[in-house]
Amino acid sequence: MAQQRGKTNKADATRRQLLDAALSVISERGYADTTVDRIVEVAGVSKGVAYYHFASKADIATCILVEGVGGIIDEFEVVAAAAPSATNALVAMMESFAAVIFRNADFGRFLVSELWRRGREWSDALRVLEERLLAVLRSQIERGQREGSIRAGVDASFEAVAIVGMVLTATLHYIREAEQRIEDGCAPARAHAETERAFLFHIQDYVHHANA
Amino acid sequence: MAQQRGKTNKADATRRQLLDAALSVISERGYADTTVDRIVEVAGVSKGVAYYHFASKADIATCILVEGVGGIIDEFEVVAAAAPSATNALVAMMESFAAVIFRNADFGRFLVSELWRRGREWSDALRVLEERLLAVLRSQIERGQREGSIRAGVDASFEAVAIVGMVLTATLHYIREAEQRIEDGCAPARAHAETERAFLFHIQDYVHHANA
Amino acid sequence: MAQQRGKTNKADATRRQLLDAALSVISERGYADTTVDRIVEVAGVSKGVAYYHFASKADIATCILVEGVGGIIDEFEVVAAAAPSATNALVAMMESFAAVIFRNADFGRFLVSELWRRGREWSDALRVLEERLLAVLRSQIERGQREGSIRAGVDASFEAVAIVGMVLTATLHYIREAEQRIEDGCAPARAHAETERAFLFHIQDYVHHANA
Amino acid sequence: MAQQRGKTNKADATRRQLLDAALSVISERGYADTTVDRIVEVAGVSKGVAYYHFASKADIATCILVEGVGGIIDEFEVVAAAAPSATNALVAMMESFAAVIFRNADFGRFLVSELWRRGREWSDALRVLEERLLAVLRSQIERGQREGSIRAGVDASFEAVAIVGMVLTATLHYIREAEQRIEDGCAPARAHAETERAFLFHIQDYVHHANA
DNA sequence: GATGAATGAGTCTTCATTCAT
DNA sequence: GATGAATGAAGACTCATTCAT
Repeated sequence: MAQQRGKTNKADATRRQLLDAALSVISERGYADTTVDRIVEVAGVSKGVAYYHFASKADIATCILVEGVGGIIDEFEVVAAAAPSATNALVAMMESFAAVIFRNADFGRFLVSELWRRGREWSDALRVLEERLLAVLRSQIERGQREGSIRAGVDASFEAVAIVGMVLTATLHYIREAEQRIEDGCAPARAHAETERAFLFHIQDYVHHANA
Repeated sequence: MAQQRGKTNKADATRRQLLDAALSVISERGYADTTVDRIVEVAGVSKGVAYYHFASKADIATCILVEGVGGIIDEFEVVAAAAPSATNALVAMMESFAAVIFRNADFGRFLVSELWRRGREWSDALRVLEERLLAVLRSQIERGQREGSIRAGVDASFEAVAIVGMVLTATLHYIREAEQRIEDGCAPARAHAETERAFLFHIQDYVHHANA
Repeated sequence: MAQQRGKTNKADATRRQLLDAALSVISERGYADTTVDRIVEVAGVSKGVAYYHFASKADIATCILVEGVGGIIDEFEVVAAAAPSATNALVAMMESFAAVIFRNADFGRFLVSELWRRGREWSDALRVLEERLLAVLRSQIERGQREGSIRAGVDASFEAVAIVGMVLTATLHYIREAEQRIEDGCAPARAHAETERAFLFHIQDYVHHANA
Repeated sequence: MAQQRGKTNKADATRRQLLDAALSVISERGYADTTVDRIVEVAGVSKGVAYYHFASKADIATCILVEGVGGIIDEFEVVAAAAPSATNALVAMMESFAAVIFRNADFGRFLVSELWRRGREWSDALRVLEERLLAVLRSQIERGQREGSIRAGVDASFEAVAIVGMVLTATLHYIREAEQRIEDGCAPARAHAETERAFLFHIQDYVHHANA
């Protein structure tokens, strides 16, 4: 994966532009249907720079995935370290996870579509990140069991995966419904925010009862 | 989508061969990286027949998805109609869903990667099927609330999506782990069946508590 | 290297057209400056067929080289087997070699430019062929030494290489001079044939004395 | 072609570094597959300086060829002027020619691959140099005929070309064999020097007899 | 003098689809 | 019904060259 070298701000800015453009284009039609031509068009740069900053189209996608999931993990770890209780930590992590997806549905869709794909250049990198993300969740669930807020019968390993699956799937579902409503003119654009609040309430309630 | 014509058994067999070959190839490298050349090679037929049985490459994929999800829905409806209680129905549906994925991980991976993609030829068809699948789940959850086995606080709409997300994600995760263990030689091939049993116990326990 | 399958005459004809077009284009500007676009344009076929019949641009070049040098070797072997004496065989081989180059200067130029290049896809194949060609020459020189027509002091290995180098270099030189004269209008087009005769006389005289 | 400006030693050193790097890279993969990026990387300078010292990539190659062949011609002329007899001169020139190639096989390979190529930027320059080189050889052969050491039947024009072809081809062949032996561990690195001595003996013997 | 980011035309290659046999 | 040769549009990637800093 292309490394960012702190050389110039200009170069970094170009790199960022390409990454942003790529994510938006990829989420629009998927990685395979995304052309480098389109990415550089959206980024407003020439095709050559794309290959000056990244080794390949796959390298761009890998950077997006790694930086994106890496950011989520970083926040998970910060949240976990700061939370007064495991329950608190889990709630905060789910909120933070959902917030990232809500704010960047493009990234969420890309992530889901790639999470189980095999044979991609980034498959290995992604699996490592996934494991790290699950590990943070697992450790908080186990902490909750030690603290007594989560019943012993829960399988930490299972719940970690289940939470990721629920949040990802349900968030994308809710986003699609909200987008549909806005598109149909049945709801104002702020419906998005309301959907997010309602969704967060549901999932926290669900996990709370499952753990009790 | 190409209709199956009951004409000959030969034709049906060829059609089935193509569909199976396509699914296996698609799950290996994704729809976009799958070539018609490769499909017919795996199916052991000439390229001409593929276009005799299907209108296009997308048509093949659509058939796989529609027939696959359609089968799941059909079973859901049968199970729901036969179940003595909502709780019973939900458990049976989750079991049946997971069983399909366990038995055909290729299909599961393809489904997940396409579920949220927009702009595909089959996107609309898939969304309709998804809605039908969710509707069956929702109706059983609501029945459970009427029967008193599911607490009123549960949002049926949310739980339906959450269950689909959990089952899909967790099943694929467990399958990958089992595959990894078998690959590494750390476990015998029957580890698959044991994994499935353990997984089913976890998810039923989890949903049971979340609903109680 | 793409294998020719005797399936259809049509397909074989297309393959041959591509090979001929490729040789003519390659000899015009060299392999690297030859585009597949230009080859198919000259061949009068679509770009797709080129890749249906050959694996790559390099594959086309390899076929030209292998078939071309292979043809020379075949003729060498026939000539060597039929010649009443080693001297006779050597003369006939030099004539046959020079004739191929005179008749197809394009091929000669391509061969010389690739003979010493390393790291090409066809480098290994070419080296094997070169060794076979040298072996035929060597065996006739050694036969001449046994027959007493070639002095013992001659190093067969060296002379084989020397003959190839002389014939190749001198032939191309003479061709260029003849082309130049025709281009300048200083000589009629038949100058080519006269040049070939004069050249053959010189080289045979030279080798004859060197061996005596 | 870029002129060397006696300005600074620094500039000259950079120029030389670029030329050496270019020759080594070109001989490795050919002119067309050589990138300016790779040249400056090997030379250890930035891309800007390359274009400060040379007008273009072709300019670099032209300089290598012109300076290389020019050096050979210069030495030929010095040798020819100093030699007591034509035979002496020819021997010395062949030795000097072979020595250059032995010491710089990269240059030899580049020269051979470009000698017959048409349409290159340096094609004309190269042809002029070739003609000058052949002229020196021819004049010594004719001198030998006047001195009586070379039989009248020899065609000076032909022998000049033949010698160039033989030396170039045979030298490169011997170098490759020596490199192969060293690579295979079948011979020590000094095998190179021995090969050169044996080769020189063979070619001088061959030409001597051809001329007698 | 020196740097390296940026350009964009040009190449090879792929592949869904068609159709003559 | 079946085959496989042919099509051509489209896409990833390269690289000589320029130029602002």
